[in-house]
Amino acid sequence: MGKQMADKTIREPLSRERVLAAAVALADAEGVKALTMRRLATDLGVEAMSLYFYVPSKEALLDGVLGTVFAELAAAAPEPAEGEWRTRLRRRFLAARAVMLRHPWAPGLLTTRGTIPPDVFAYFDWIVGTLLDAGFSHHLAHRAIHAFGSLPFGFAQEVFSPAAAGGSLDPDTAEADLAALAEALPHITAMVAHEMHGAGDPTLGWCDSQVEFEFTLDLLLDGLDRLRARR
Amino acid sequence: MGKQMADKTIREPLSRERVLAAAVALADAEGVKALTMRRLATDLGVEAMSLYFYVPSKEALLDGVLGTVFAELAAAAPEPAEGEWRTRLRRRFLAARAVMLRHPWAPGLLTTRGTIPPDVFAYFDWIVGTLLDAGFSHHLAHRAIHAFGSLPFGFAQEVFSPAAAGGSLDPDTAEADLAALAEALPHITAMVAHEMHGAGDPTLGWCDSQVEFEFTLDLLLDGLDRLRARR
DNA sequence: ACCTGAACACCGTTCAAGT
DNA sequence: ACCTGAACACCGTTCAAGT
Repeated sequence: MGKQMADKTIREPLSRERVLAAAVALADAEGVKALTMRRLATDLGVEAMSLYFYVPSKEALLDGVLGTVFAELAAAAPEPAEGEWRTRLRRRFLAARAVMLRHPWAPGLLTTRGTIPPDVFAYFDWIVGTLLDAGFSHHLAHRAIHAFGSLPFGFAQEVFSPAAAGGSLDPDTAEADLAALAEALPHITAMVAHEMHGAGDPTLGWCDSQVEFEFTLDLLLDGLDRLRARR
Repeated sequence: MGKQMADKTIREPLSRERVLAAAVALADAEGVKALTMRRLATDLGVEAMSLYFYVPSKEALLDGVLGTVFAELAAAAPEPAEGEWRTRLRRRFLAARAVMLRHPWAPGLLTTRGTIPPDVFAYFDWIVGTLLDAGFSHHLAHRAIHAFGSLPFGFAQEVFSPAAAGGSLDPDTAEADLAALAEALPHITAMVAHEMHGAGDPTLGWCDSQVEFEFTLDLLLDGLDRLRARR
């Protein structure tokens, strides 16, 4: 996929933007682990050391990559500025989620690197402003920011994804494995059984992360709204 | 700190447990980035290749490291099995937080690696069981698990930590910088100003993450309790 | 069974050199 | 100004060899 980029028929001049865009594309296609200076260079039809002309180091490259993702996030939210505060926040968080789904590696990279892209501050300032407009005290707005966690970025750090859970079930021993699983984890097994309405394989597809994202978001918004009204 | 470990005066035989314990200690002391096969080996007073006798690969080493952290988490929660469901969950989540504070690198490692330590499943089964006992439907228990996010592990993925925010303020230009900041981020600046009761430097210490962790946790527990009662 | 030494492929990065 | 080649220090890992 990135191979055609090495095509030198035209070879327009490199630029920081092109480097970062290629880096994002590479991470999207093959994961952030494949994003290496040498590999990125060959994708761009250039030698590895040329990249250092546009990026001081790999760490800076990663920061730049995160920066472009959040620029994308800012661009994806045209901000109608109309409607209730809850729907405004909701709309924007869901827009962020759409962006993150295109860059599944971004959350992990964000938590790994300590740095925060500059656009994020403006984003949070908008969130705080929206809360204050809605009658939140500064104190409650502060609490709300923390409570939101990573929801403003469109991802809930759910560690218990079904993909990571029962990913490797040997078809031969699956039945015995499931029986052992039911014994070791009775409550989870019962819960999964209840939640699987309709036919579907047991390991995948019983979680609709979109629905659950919105549930969590609404749960928090409801709770905050209740605290806001109570004073 | 790990240097003394290279002392070969006694040199009791290596073992998988010792290797993993040394790896955790190294990550605690110098971060997960310093945890390299070669460095870990010298800490243990041994050659790098010897580690492969106890661990098949570095990826497996990292998984093992996560495993020991979560074993620690399981051991830290003696589970009195008494009290209301909310206090039981609260107690356990806060115990998890105490463990994670000792291993600040663990959350990032957990999200980076796709794998989930086996102990985690039993842990979540206990959570689900506690919810079901309290009268939660299977459906709501499922939603709750997702809503909790990474709170059961004792960390909220708060991206907006003040440390990462204003970490590098040049003392010479701090005043001008703060003025520019106030213009660019008016709402956040106002919020910080309101939240800083008492004297303290502007960049640090205005967030008490313990308090905010508990606030978020209670907010979720309250919301879930309300949904539970409503049927 | 447990540990080592040399070697391989792959990193990020420096530096002098090309155009 | 932009790009390259060779080189350095550092990875994870293999493999034959030591005890």
